Amino acid sequence: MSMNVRTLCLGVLTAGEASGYEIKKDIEEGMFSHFIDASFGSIYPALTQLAGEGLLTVRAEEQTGKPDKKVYAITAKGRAALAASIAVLPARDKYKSEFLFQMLLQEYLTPQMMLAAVDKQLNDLNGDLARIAGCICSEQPHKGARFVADYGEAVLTAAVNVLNEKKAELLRLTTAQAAE
Amino acid sequence: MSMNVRTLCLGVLTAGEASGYEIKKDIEEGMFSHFIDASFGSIYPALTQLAGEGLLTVRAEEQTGKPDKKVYAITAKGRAALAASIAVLPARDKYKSEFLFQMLLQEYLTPQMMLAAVDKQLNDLNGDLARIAGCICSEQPHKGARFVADYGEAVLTAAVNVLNEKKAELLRLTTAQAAE
DNA sequence: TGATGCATGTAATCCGTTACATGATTCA
DNA sequence: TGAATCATGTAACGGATTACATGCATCA
Repeated sequence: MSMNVRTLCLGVLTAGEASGYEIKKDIEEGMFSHFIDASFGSIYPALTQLAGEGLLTVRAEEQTGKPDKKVYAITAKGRAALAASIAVLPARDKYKSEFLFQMLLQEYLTPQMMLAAVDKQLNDLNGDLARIAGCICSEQPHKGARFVADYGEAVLTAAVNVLNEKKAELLRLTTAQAAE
Repeated sequence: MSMNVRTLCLGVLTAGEASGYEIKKDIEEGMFSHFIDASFGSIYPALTQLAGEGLLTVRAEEQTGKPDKKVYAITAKGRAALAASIAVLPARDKYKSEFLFQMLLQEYLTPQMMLAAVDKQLNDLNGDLARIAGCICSEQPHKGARFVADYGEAVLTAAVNVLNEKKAELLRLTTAQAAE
């Protein structure tokens, strides 16, 4: 499966028609957010392309007080293409973490910087958790939303728990060091 | 912090001198493996560049029965550059998962494909866990190895647990459906 | 004899991000 | 008045992957 922006757009549009702008918001705030990224620079060209291939339909919607928008909807052909795209064993998850890189090389970091990094990570994780909780409350058109939410919640919660332990340990060490 | 291949190479080399080939192996099999990726096509040019800037030293090592190798070691200047690189709040973790994408869109997947995907994921996760366990047993030059290993283990274990639950649920449903 | 591991490197290509361009409306 | 939200799009640029090129040793 080539999980590129094309496939992503098709996937988002299975939940209902949307404009490029709304798709971006969906990716940032919705269920997709914690395992995918995409910018306008890739979404808009992808939509134009998909519509040209008949996988999407376009409709211009005039709005008062706001710019017009192009509302895209997935076609039968588009659904078929999506199904074909995901009918393959998924590629291995890709996880990139500057945070863990820093933690591994903590001898090159001051205790303050390390603490700041841990706090930031904790903040990010809690933000993700809140987002998932929010998604699951709102109407979810996807059958798999429960699956993804449970998976995400479990993983993020585990991360928060270890981090809190590590942070406490760190604080004990640094205060002990400061008392010397 | 720009966690590019340059910084990554510097980081790996703090554990001791190594050739490009060995760095790649380290990234694949060592502590770095579960939160970073890099290919030869990016490692070799990066090493040449870093050596040119005086952040690394090179030494050609002749080997019998094997091709010669270029052994790189980090310099004081290199350590300083590394420290400078990581002396910034880390960027948000990036996580891409075709697996979760498929699970979210499970209505476009057959139960068999879904089960296959779950099994593959479970396999990948268990592989990662085994790798972490292996790393921690072998001599670890990094202070932060414990931190990273604990974090990784917690997260991966949580993922395995949810997945096993989900899989059991899935099997119940599919066998019930088959019995109809 | 054919795959796999060791070992290095380059060029083509891809896929995406960032920055730029444009413009109205609303809220502080 | 300045920032933020809504809205679409393009062009430049970057960073890495993939594929290719080379070659010897070992193991099945």
